[in-house]
Amino acid sequence: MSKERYHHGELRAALLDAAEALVRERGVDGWSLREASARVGVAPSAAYHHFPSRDALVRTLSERVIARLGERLRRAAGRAFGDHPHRRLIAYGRSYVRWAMEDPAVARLAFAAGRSDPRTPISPHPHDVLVAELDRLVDTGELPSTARPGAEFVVWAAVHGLATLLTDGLVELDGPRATDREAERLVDAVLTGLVREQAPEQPWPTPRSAHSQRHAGP
Amino acid sequence: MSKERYHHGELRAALLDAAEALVRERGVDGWSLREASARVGVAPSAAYHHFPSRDALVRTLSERVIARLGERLRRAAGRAFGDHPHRRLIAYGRSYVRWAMEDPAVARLAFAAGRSDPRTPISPHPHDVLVAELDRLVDTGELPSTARPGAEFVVWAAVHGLATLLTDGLVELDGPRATDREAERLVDAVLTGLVREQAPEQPWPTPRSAHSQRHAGP
DNA sequence: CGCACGTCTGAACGCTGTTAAGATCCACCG
DNA sequence: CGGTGGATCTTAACAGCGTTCAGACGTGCG
Repeated sequence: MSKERYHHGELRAALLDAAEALVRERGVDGWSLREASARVGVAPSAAYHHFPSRDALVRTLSERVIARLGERLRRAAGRAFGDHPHRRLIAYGRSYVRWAMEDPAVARLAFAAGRSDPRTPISPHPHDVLVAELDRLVDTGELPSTARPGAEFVVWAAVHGLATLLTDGLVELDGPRATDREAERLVDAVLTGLVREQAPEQPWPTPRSAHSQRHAGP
Repeated sequence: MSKERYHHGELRAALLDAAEALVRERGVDGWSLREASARVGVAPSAAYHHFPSRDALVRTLSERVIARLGERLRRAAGRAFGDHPHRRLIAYGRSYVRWAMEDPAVARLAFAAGRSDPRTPISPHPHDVLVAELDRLVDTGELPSTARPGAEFVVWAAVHGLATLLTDGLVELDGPRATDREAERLVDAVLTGLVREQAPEQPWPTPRSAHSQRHAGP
């Protein structure tokens, strides 16, 4: 029993756990450092021997959560039916959005906490997992290599955007079934769009000066 | 001169202005209600005659900002070259992302503040503007009506996601030029994908049981 | 065995959001 | 025109917050 000892021994990890539980229960900012300390059975000031500030604790927690998401996404892609690159990417997107919905407060924390020191790399970062998946698509020739540069921004934006809209309550879907469907549709649409990006046949009836990026206003 | 008067007269609006300025200067949470009050030249408790709590003030501010965004998006779509529905939607997306980048802290506030009373409708809400634009696309036959239901989630997710990644510092693009380009590419990809959604010719070499949504794992 | 260092405590600081009671000004009614 | 009610703002106070600092406590190394 590690309780009741003067030296806690694993206070750092315990504080992170308590903070995560509090975020889950009361939202990103609905708790105090004193509260987390009390839950662990320790004086408020004890935390400062492990984190320079409350914000630092939150950032560390955020990194932990993001890394967990990265692992989850990698596993989800790996389990995709038929191990087909396209399917793998769909699974990535579905899993990303599901993760956000299963624990909205923690998901909000993960990315809203303002990146900490970028020299402490997060591994595996969801972004890197996505990059690997897109590279697979190029390898099999399903994604033209001309459309590859920056494609991760497009896909990540789409998936992350849906997750954000859902966790922030701006959009409501009924149940994980509908959530899955929408996520899959989204990834599918984005992918299709990327593949057809510079297709010769233009899907849109455009005015004459089609290729000039001209537009009104500053 | 409205200063120095005991009755401020427009304290409510002045507080909102001060709060917005503070958000711009120091971030979503880098300021206090007392600070905003002081800036307006008023005692801290005075704010409570106009807002039930600090959170309520922030939510009200958020609504004001979202409505301004809605107007901006509508104007941007209206200014689109040739008034073509496809171009209009591109302009919508570009303007949305630009708005976020021009004032990242305020943009974060807008959507991160947790919706207030939904009975106080925001007009024009960016979502509604988007819906109108998509309906235009259906009207001209550019978007099949079968792909229309829920399409606003897909497009909104994509655009909002890019804006979020940028304002949260998860992705960095160099300059508004690159931002515009990425935003346009994103909307273009999503639209193309939506249009081709149920195209008979499958872009992906899929295993036989293509249409069954079966996938491994819970 | 002793001692130094990492770990935690206790008390205190200034600041926060919020509340209660009282001062002040304005608009309206007689 | 005089007075009064109610909205508006002030002053004072509260508990709780993040953070700091001096000191008590254990542990492990010499």
